[in-house]
Amino acid sequence: METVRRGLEHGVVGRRIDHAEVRHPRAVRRHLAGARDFEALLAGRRVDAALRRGKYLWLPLDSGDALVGHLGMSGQLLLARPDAPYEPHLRVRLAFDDGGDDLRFVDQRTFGGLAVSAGGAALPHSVEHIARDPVDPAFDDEGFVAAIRRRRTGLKRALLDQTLISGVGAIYADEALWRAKLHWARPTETLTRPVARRVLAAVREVLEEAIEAGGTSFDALYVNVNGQSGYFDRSLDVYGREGEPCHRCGAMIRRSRWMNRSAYWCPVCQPAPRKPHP
DNA sequence: CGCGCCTCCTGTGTGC
DNA sequence: TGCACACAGGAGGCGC
Repeated sequence: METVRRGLEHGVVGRRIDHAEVRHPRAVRRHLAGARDFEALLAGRRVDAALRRGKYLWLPLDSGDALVGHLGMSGQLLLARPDAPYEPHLRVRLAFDDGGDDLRFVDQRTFGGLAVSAGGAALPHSVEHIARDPVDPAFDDEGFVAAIRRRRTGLKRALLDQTLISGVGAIYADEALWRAKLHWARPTETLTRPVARRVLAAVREVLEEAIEAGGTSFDALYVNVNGQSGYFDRSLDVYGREGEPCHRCGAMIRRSRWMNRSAYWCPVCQPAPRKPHP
C-alpha cells in the first residue's frame, strides 16, 4: 500500500478530476449513498494529497472530503492512458481534466472498494478505527506493548487486528514472528515487556524492508500504479515455504491450518507454547 | 466490550 | 479431458 501511495503522490496529487465512472456497484458498496452520489462528489474536485494508514489510503479533496480506498486482496490502483483499453476487472475509472492518465480501480475479487468520506485531510471517518502502523513516526511503542499484553488471544491474531496495530497482514505477520522466534499461537498475556518489544521491532523491520523492496508480489495482482511487481517475495523466510529448509536452522518449515487460513513457522526456531491460545 | 468465527469473491492449481 | 474442490485473504459484522 505504501508503494501504491507513493505512486499516487506522483501521479494524481494536484490534478483535478473531470468525472468518475462506477462500472461495478460492489466496488463502492461502502459508499452508502450509492454510485451516483459517489460520482457526483468527485466530479470537478482537485486531489490535494495521497495519505495512508495501515492498508487504507485516501486522497483528500479540495471539497473537504476524501476519496478513501482499500485494495482488499486483489485490488489495484493503476495509472493508464484514457484511450488504453479497459481492464477486464475495471470497477471505477477517474478521468482528469488535463487529459492525462486515468486513475483506474481494478479488482478481480472485489474485496476492495472506494468511498468518498467526510473528514478530509486529517483522518477520514471511515479510517478512524484503524491504529497507526509501526512505520508511522507517531506510533506509540509503549502504548502498543501495554495493549498487546492486555489481550487474551493468540499472538498472530493480535498482529492481524488492525485496531491494535495496522499494516500487518498474513505474510508480514508470519515473517515477523519468525524473526522474533515466537510461535503464532503464543498467548499474548504471557508476553513480557521485552518480548513484546521484540515482536514490535520485528514487525517494523519487516515492513520497512518490504517498503524498500517495493512491496511483495506473488503474481500479477500485486502491483504498483504502473502495474509493476515488488521484490520482497524473494526475501521471505517462512511464508509459502512449507517443506523447505529454515534459513536459520535448516529445519523444515511447517504450515498449520489456522482460522481457515495458514500459518507458516519453523518448529525449531519457533517452538509451540505449552499452552497455546486456541 | 472482547473475542472468535463466518462470509464476501473469483482465478488458479491439483487430483481423480 | 473435464469436473470438483481447495486455496488465496482483509475486514465488516454478528453471536456469545
